[in-house]
Amino acid sequence: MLDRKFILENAALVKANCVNRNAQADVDRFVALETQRRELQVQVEDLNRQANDVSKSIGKAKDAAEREQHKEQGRRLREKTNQLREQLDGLAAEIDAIHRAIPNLSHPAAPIGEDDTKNREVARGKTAPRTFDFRPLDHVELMEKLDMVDFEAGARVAGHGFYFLKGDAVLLELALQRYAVGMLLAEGFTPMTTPDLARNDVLEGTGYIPRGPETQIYSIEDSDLSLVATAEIPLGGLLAGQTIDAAELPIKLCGISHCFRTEAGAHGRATRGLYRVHQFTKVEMFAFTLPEDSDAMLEHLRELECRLFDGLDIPYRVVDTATGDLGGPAYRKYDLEAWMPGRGEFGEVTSTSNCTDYQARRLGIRYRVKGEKGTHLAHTLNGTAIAISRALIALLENHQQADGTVVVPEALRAWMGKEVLQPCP
RNA sequence: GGAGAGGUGGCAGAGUGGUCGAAUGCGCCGGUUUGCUAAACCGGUGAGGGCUUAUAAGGUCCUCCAGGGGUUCGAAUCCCCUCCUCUCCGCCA
Repeated sequence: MLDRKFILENAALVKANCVNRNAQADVDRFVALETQRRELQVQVEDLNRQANDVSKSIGKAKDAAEREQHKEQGRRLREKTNQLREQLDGLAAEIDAIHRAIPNLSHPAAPIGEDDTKNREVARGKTAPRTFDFRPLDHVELMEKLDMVDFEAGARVAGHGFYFLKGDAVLLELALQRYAVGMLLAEGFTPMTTPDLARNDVLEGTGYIPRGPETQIYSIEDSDLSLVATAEIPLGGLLAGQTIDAAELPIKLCGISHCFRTEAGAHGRATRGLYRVHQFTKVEMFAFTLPEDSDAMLEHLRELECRLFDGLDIPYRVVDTATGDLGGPAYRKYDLEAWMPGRGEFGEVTSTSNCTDYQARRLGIRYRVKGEKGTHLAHTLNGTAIAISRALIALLENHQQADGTVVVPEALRAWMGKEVLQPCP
């Protein structure tokens, strides 16, 4: 979330940003209510002060009669305070509801536009899209021929959107993880496997909405836990409420987790096969930085994503996400979109965001500079290293051969133990 | 799942109704001493927010002792609920 004081002092800017972000948040009402809340706050504090003074005087009272008199005075003051406090709580609840709907500010260079059609292509990968001299299959056809997936069994066990990976697909999943973690390890990331469940306040702190009609999140009945949609959630929560020594920043983590998404309302649209599923495995990068370093860290994460996909010989483009497509917490976001011959178009395979202090404010992630007074909010960033399901699509579709085999990219061969995936006889 | 113990400042750890935002130690900052370093000694040192104000310094007030609720003029301290941690037992990959 944004700083409340900042919103008050920059209401016009915040409003304009909401328009650019395609976000519905009544900033005017926020300002009105927050102004009112501040006035009430001052009154409550003043009453508290008076009541505190009275309390202190009781210990020093010279006789019982005086004590009783002071007690009565104290009671009256507390009563008055409680009335005001009730008003204050009511206001605060409404303010909070608007507050969480206000998105992060936007990087000045981010393209302004209401949706993903306004995303700006900023780069291409090293590998150019192939021209096929045969009709390329899509990943579903390929995986069935290679006996790598069982969607029907997935549906039987858990419903539409679930699947079993089998055989070479499993080896690929493991190889992709090992490949990504290996590269990140060399870049100073600490690998972690993370909880696949998280408390709802951690979800909310990272900007996810655990309940409600449009939620993407599976929640666990009779608990305040949800299945995570990405390791970004537990990794952000990792330092919630902590104050870090500035010398320890940046902290670079890479988390391996399962990701669970309800994909509510997404049926029928680009949902074939593995593209949009309820569960997948992902290697995720996460960074905590000093505020002045987060822009550079975003470029670093993007560069790593490019290197990962260049290393798999997969063609892609990089887009600078338009303001209306950024989501709540991101200040700036780059997506890598891989060329998917089966779809005949680019499809998102990674996403990296600089969330500045938006998540840190809610999660309470601060840092302290040695020798200085006070603490400051850290910046948080996240980026996909490899989301297995979509990476599989791009990998299989781009590396398929006329004879139905798939060539394993050089970078994975050590982990795969083979150079070519053969169809079953 | 059962039984017990506990959650206090960057860390360790006192504190069972008022003078406690909180002893003491460590750490950290400043100083004295010192050829340099260390040690020793002296002093300082929690966070968030409001008001004042030049978004300074200073002053002042409020809040914060896991979280929420209650008792009380007054709660770190008493009561209730929740969460978490540890120990033992049971179960188990």
